[in-house]
Amino acid sequence: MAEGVTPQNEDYSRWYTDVVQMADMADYAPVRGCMVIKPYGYALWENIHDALDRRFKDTGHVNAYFPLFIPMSFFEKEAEHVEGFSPELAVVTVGGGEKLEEPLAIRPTSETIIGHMYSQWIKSYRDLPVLINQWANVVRWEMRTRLFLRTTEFLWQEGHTAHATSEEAVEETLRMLDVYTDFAMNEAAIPVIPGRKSDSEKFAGAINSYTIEAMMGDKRALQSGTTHYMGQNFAKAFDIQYLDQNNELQNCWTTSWGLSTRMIGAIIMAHGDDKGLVLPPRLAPIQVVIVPIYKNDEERVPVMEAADSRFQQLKAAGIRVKLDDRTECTPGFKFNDWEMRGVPIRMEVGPKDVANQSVVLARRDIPGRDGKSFVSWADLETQISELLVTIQKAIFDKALAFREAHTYNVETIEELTKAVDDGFAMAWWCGSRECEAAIKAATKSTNRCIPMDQPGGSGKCIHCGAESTEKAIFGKAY
RNA sequence: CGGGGAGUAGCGCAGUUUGGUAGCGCACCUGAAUGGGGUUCAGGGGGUCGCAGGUUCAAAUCCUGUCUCCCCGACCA
Repeated sequence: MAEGVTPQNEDYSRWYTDVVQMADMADYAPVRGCMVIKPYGYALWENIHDALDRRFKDTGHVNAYFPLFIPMSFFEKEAEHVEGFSPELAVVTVGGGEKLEEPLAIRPTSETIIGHMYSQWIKSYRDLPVLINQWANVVRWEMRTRLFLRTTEFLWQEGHTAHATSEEAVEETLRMLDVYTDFAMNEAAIPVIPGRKSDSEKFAGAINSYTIEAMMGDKRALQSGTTHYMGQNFAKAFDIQYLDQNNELQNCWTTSWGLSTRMIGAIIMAHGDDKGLVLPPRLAPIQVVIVPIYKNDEERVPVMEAADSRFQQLKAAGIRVKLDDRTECTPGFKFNDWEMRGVPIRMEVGPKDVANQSVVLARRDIPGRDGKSFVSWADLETQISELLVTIQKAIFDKALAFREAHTYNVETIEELTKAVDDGFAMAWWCGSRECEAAIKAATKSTNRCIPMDQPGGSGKCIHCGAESTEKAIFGKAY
């Protein structure tokens, strides 16, 4: 733990697990596939939570909470849903020492129980739309787990809405896709591709699923958030019905959408480097860390005084700042320590700086001298605020340039096979399951999505050659 | 779930082949010196070897079972 992480180009997977642990984000729990989210990782999640929650409320949603336990029979009401989720359910069969009459599933997602409640709450067109979100933990018994990316239990938010018309529900589904896109781009600084999932990749029980797909540092794809248009599938299965203006009974149209702690994995892999995390300023638990530098007590007093004043100055300006006053570590140690934790700006305050009434600022995203600047105390909060914005944009641009450099327009299966070894492949696709499956079998890559942003025109399906109007993105995914 | 690897101090490991009662580095504690890129020296604390059972005078070491983690595949947010 004393030295650095495994370099990315040596073993990306190990780099990832090293960073997660050494940056103090999470630790392994004594239960298979479960993790402990440590305070630093949780602080990042809280910022993700706040940034999303704000957006949900701005778009008219409210929060509520539904139970962890769901009667097993609920899963059997929607055919595709039960098929999709049964294999990964954790089920409680004993309570209080007694075998339960009906086993209880621990929620893998809450469409069923929320659908059940909606059927009781919704009576009239005047009750619609219902726009509820919940922040919760869910459990999916996955085969293989990875910290943040796929854990047995994870935290997320799941929005569940019910509408009077198909149009409204579709609109809601796309609106939330926009919300996720906006969040990913502007808060997490991850250039995501919003798109529609193919039939075989969509959510169990949905008519259409949408995703924001991101490219990680190893050029693999990560589905970072999803929204689903359920049509009337769940409304019919759970009797979510209302009386319209003509006193006629109608089924609702429902949606659901979720974004999980996986987003933390996305942030780590989209921006991180061999020195550790690189956090986007808008989400970083600590935006500026102050490292005081002194040789002896004589220097220590004025340096600490100046450092503390800077701390107060930034804090008053609403900047998330930390003063690293540990006496047992050398400055060099602290530099590496905070770089590992991805703090966007390091402020060095030493005797020379005190004499000049200035500080040294070092950017996490630009190593070495190039990322350093000298800033006077006077307008420090302004300079830092601007620098945080600059860094936010810089890491976004860097991630975008990386993705673009590793995205290929391909016209043959051979080209596609080659492309997915080095990123994303964009290809005309006829939309058939057969072609999708064939491509998957031939290239070991999957259809990530059909981007919302289409080039227009038409071309020949990369597999069957049929005239196609949409391009799809293929890649190797997490 | 299939294939491979591994569980010994907080972390990383040696010791296991040839059973004899546990060691190294880092971290931690104390002191001194140091301090603008992972300081140095000295002293010190901490484990009974993933867990359960078995063989034996004796088990980290041999046997059986079990749990967990990592890597690669099939499935998934």
